[in-house]
Amino acid sequence: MRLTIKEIFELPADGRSIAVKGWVRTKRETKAAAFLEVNDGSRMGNIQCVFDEAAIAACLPELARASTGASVSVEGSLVPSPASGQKLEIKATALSVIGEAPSESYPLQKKAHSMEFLREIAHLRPRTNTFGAVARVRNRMAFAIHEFFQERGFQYVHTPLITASDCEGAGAMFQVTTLDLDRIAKSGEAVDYAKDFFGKPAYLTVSGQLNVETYCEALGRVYTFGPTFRAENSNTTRHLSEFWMIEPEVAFNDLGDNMELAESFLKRLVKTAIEDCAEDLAFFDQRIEKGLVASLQGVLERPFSHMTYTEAVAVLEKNADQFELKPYWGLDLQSEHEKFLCEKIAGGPLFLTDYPKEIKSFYMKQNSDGKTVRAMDLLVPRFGEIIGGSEREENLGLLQDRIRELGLKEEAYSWYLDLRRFGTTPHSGFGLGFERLLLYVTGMANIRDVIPFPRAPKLADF
RNA sequence: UCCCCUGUAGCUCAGCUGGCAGAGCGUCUGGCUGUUAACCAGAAUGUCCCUGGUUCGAACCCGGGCGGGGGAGCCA
Repeated sequence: MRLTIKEIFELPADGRSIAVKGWVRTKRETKAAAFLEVNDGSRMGNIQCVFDEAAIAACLPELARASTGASVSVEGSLVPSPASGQKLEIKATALSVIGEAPSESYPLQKKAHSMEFLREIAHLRPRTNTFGAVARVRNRMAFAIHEFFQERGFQYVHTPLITASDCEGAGAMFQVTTLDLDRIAKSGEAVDYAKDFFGKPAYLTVSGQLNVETYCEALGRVYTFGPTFRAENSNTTRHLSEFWMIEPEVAFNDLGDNMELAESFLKRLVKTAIEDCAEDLAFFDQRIEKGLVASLQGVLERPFSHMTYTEAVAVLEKNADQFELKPYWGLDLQSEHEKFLCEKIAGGPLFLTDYPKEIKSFYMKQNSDGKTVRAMDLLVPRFGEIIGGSEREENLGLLQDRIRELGLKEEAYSWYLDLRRFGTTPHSGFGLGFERLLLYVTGMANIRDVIPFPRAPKLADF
């Protein structure tokens, strides 16, 4: 198989004959030499193919067709580069254009394009430096997630994407049906879900957590990593309708263990990005978010801060004049509060714990104060909450009470309650939005730019 | 869902009080002894988002629609 540009850069520049295939990023021509920069996606950097006067003469018609975006094959010899900017280059002897990209119609030219414009050409944007780098980092992070858990004896569990229960009683869900909606609408009949595919209403999952807890209570250390769906009408730079989520769940872990796991997990991912995606991160640091690498390095250097919700509210109340919405105990913290706490007070990642039970999910373990639950959110500078988790309520009676208090249907949770009826254990877990991790690691500003084909309200193109 | 901003050349934008449509980048042509966000010179390029209205006259003002962006809420 042919070598990638990444592999070529690991070879000695000893004049060996070499062939490269990829897409033209830019071409510079003078009378005496032409420079064709080719990229094949294997790394950030291009390989420079140099045509001397003889080569220009030999390749003239092809050189003219090799415009930005064209796919090409270049043959030549691998030599040290006399100019700075690259350690080696290809002294080209032959060029063939495989597929033209006419400059009058090819949307990507050798200039900076806005993220908004690139979103409109999602099928071509991976050919840009930025989106190529995002794709490589995304790939490396996905793999690192599995590495981290597998090294620690976690089992990867595949939870269902289609569910007949509204798992957390939270979040609008996408309905899945094979009923003929047009026909039903025209007939005016009531919908009979007994006739639907599953014999009852079914939805796309908003979380694999409740399902993965069942395997946690059997295998001990488990995690999910898969797509998740939210039909919320959210139009922000931090939300997607379809996103990927990582949800570890560990039997016998308390909230402290849970935070330790989350901290070492996040640090490991950041470390891997710094070490294995150095070229891509350098690009993000230079072009997307100044100081990115230094701030990521800072994350590795010290322990994350901790604060209870009650302590946090006290701090916020002292600074109440800085906020649009005045903080008080019981308030679900706003973005402005979360950013203030981790940016101004903690100066880095911050765990907030022990939230009022009213603003958290029913399954979280209740504290003895009767007011708070063993919840934790990890807040990070730049966008606030990146991880949400908790110790789960393992006491059957307390969990049933909570379900009734919230007016949820106990029958719907019978299998979940069985986990507390039979061999219950303390256990804890959390959820990390994969795309939010990528925002954090790449410095990209909009979550729609860290997933290949974003899904959001009124957005399902490509 | 709410609030704000925005739609003009391929892209990013300027366009004053309503009076002949502009710049930078890209593209093209020419020049240049190795360039690398190349450089120098020249050229081409418009449904001013759509629709209705006001006006002698609308890119500009008003109504409606559609698209894009940011913030908030919901959360991961």
